[in-house]
Amino acid sequence: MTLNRKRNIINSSKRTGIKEIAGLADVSIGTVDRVIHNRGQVSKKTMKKILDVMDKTNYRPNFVARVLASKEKPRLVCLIPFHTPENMYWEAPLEGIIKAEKEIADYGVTVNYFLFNQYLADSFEKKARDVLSDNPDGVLLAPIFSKQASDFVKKLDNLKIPYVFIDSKLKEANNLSFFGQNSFRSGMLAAKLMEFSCRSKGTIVIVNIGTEYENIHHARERENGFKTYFLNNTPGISLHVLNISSENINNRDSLVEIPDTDISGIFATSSAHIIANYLNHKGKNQITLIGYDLTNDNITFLEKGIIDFLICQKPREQAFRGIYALFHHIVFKKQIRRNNLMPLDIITRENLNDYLEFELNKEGYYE
Amino acid sequence: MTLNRKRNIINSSKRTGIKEIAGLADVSIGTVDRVIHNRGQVSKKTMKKILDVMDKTNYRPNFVARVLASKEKPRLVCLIPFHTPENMYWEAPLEGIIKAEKEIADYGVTVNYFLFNQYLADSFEKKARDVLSDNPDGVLLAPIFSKQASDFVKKLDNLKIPYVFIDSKLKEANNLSFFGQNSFRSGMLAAKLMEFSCRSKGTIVIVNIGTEYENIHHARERENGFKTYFLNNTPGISLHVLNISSENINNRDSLVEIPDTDISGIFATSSAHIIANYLNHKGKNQITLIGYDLTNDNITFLEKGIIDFLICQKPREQAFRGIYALFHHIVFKKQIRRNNLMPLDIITRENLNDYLEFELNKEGYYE
DNA sequence: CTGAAAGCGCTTACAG
DNA sequence: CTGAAAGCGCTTACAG
Repeated sequence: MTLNRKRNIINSSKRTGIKEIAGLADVSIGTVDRVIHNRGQVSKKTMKKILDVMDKTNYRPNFVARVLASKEKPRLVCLIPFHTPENMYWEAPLEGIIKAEKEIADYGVTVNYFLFNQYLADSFEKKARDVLSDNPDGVLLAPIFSKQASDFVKKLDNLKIPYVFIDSKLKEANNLSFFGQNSFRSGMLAAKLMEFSCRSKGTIVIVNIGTEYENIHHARERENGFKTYFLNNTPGISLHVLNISSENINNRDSLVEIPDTDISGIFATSSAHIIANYLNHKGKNQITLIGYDLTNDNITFLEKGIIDFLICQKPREQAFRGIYALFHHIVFKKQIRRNNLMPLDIITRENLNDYLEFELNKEGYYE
Repeated sequence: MTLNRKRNIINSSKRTGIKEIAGLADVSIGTVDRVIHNRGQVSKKTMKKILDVMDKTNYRPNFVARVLASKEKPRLVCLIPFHTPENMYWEAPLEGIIKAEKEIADYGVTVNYFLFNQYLADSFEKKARDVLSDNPDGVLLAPIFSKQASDFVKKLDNLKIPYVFIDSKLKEANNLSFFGQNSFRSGMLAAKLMEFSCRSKGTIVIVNIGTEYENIHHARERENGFKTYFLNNTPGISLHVLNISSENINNRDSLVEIPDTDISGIFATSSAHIIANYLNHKGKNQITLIGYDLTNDNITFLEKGIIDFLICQKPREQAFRGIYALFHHIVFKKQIRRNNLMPLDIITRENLNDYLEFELNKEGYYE
């Protein structure tokens, strides 16, 4: 709490403030404030006068003073799935939100949590209603159920409540911003890694697990990207697609459809750990396995060398940045970039630790 | 500039402020301020009384008010190499610093730039002297010349000026923080990619270019990591090391030391584009080439498919976070994590665009 | 439509 | 050693 040394005190480059504007325009600061915030109740004439002065002096509001003086305490909400022991994916976004919340608490911003069941559209609908009756100033949501989400954001539009998508987005929406991944391109990336590993021989299997319930869109796009890469590149390799429904995920025999000896690589569009577990039991460690997401299950098999590559979409950061986008928009009136595709990170046993250390750092984003 | 709807106004969860503390301790706010900042001139007795109250009420200072009221305008400086058309690497950290500077300008923080010639220790020494006479509140530096940097930071220690390292660090220093990469592990990662690509056949060449001048430490560590991986893993592959001095980098024949037909992969510990250029001319596109850093030259050959993988250390982010660490430490008195190793990102033709879009975004870090 | 005044939670001289 | 007062650049009632 103590300053170790005298600090530099500069008064020179003083920016023009509301008071200077008022002086130059020969009005009171109250009137200046009215035009800054477009509150009306100002005659056209004085309005113009003030705008001219602001223009000439290149006025920039002091946001620190704004925050301190303002009685407004923006309330944000998030509407995302809750995680379960079976599917931990959504824990990461939640952590990102909590971290952001802590950092912006100093600015009077609070965050409320509305978590729904990712397998039940009804659950989403109910929580969406709860959000509306909570009357928030901004919403972060994962629009997993397109139709229901679409109805919901229309209501937000009417109420002029800004909202940000994470994970996926809706086509026709007026969302402030979107933080997600390019699933198609990630499929191409996986294909490249696979090509390198297999070198034009054998069969490569694309496995979709439980896509009748979850991840439908992402999995499809990943598969498409993967196929497209091989169409353009390596004609020597044969691709097989295997769809395994959620009910059968514990049935290890579902993989045996493909002749054992031929398989040189497997691309799991989700739940790679299930495939890894199978390969591990069968002792097939030489098969290249590429999957998605740094879940604990996946990490275990990555460390064991059963999974070779995991592609990560930074779910923690998606949510963190989503909250910050709302914060910057509402409190600082900053311009927000609409589409934000996270870089596709490739994780291997070798860079896993650096990645976890950095990404999971709970101490705060910058420290 | 206009609010589209009425905002939530909450007065309930009012945090205790300096005024409440003063009331409860039966002193003036001035005295409270003295103990908060340990300015002395307070009797032991009242000091204890105030500390007790702060403890009980769990007092947390309001940093927004602090910034507004304070006359202190922290001045940061950076001491890093300047970039040249021949070596653009250091442009990225500079961009990161500039971006951070813009974001924290609202808090009265300014940044001064002291750029030195990365090949001349004298240049570093001179600029370091300039930094000292500028009397900054915090320093961000790349301690490229160990001895000179060591002398310099000792002076900073004496002056109690906090400093942060980027790119590399000094062993014995009292730096506030460090943002860099794990070069050894990045070498291992490169080796894994190489192993996947070459599948136990042929010769792999490790090429060090111009390491008598620059990057000595990083290049050495990268090489060590690379070799270590192969020691532990694939005995079937033979490794060759090729050191090319800067004078010979335009002499394409320097590569011919290794029999042509044997080479299945090349690992360039720096300046991969030079190797790529050579391979391109010779039409040897089937050789796997792995290098470092997203410089424009490298990117060109990555897009062409001559370079297969680039490992990136996020130089922009290193510098950006370094400045933020100083800012948070000085202005908000936040706890700063000392060692920050950036994740090792693997860039290919497939994920290059997403990466560049995100990383190079000049609009601000979060938007 | 406009202005004067109080206040946001701190810091900073200044007076005693 | 301690307190009272002014001020940071805004916002917010309130009065006219």
